[in-house]
Amino acid sequence: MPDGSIQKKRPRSAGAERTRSEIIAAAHAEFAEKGLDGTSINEIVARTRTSKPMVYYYFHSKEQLYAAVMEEAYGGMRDVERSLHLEHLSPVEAMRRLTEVTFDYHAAHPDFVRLISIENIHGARHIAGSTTIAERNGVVIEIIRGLLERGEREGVFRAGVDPVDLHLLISSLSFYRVSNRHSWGAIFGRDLQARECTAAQRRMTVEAVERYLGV
Amino acid sequence: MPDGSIQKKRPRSAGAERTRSEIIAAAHAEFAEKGLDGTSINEIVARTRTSKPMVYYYFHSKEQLYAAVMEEAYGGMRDVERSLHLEHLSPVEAMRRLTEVTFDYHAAHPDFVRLISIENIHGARHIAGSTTIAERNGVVIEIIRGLLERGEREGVFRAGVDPVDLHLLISSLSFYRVSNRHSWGAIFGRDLQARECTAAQRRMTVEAVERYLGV
DNA sequence: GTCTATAAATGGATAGAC
DNA sequence: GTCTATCCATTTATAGAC
Repeated sequence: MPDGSIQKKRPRSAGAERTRSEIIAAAHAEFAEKGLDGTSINEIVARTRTSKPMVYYYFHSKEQLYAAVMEEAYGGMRDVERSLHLEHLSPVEAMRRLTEVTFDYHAAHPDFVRLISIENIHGARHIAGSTTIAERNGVVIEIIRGLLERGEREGVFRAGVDPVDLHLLISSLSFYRVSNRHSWGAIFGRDLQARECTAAQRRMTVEAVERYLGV
Repeated sequence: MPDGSIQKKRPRSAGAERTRSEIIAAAHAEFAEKGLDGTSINEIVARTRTSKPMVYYYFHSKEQLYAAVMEEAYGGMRDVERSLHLEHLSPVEAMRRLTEVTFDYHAAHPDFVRLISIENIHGARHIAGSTTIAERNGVVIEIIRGLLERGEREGVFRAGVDPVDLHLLISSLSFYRVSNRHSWGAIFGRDLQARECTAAQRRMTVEAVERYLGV
């Protein structure tokens, strides 16, 4: 059970830093593949050049290692958003770009999607105390809010759309097709990761968003 | 590792049948709460009036018990669909009804959603061999296909919409808000299960579908 | 069909040397 | 900071009596 504040022990030497990040990388891969309970520390260290006590030296417990992995995993899309620069685009173009980037990020990072699925199975209790994760997502909402206001003022978006609801719309369509691709494959025999399938759903997602915002 | 065909040992006596279904019910609750690896057989039998060897007597292994739970879990919505009777409704009304029923079923059955999330973490390998699950979902697609054709003929739906894609749209919006409600609560402080929130998203889902199908 | 008791293996976590 | 060796609790699965 994590205590809210995520451990941030910073090793001094470069070799130590490498050891720490090597553990994180191995844990990221293992947890994403087999879940929190499905993964043993033994399997994680087997992917590294180090040994079991080092995991406990840096992370104190399996759950705190998992929490560290979650924090690192959420970092990726934060970088993507920083490089967006939607200000000089029209609201419609900017919204489309944001939708496509969100869709593409999920499609390209199934591990990220799996980790979030796993975290939700566990009641999201490992990310509950992370302020950096909350901040990262707060930024997206503000971006959307700004676009909605601009578009409404220009008469291209209808009024009264809630930014969080719209973010939910975009996220649902980007996330579900990745998180549930295995059951869909088993049930419909359709590979949601196939190139044509992904392209069609990308168009559908953009179109659903644009039509939802249409005046 | 399940072998594809799911075990269907039928006990003879009524008491035996009760034992079997009692195990399934307990396993359903435990697996939904803690996942496949997070649940021990001990915890399952603690919820029943029977003992551990009975689990192995009826289901042979933990994974086959889990597969039996999955098959049972998918059964619920099949019953809902049988009671729909969309034939005498207009395409628009019928599509709205189907969307609302799908949305409501997910909202009312978070355990069902969790089990599917868990199953996807495990590559959906426990439902891969189940023909009943595949059939149940094939029915939905045919219903949607029929509605799309009818609506297109009547000029109220545009042409060229793929039934499976539309089912993905409806499922995404119904599923994600339940499956990911914990991370959303932690990040946005918004309780997606709250009554007003659910009502707003239900309206959004219906509206997104209608606008997506609009001519 | 149902139970008690237990085998056999695994996994989280740590002691203690270097 | 890093490793070897090990402790101890837990867990899947089964043997064998009734």
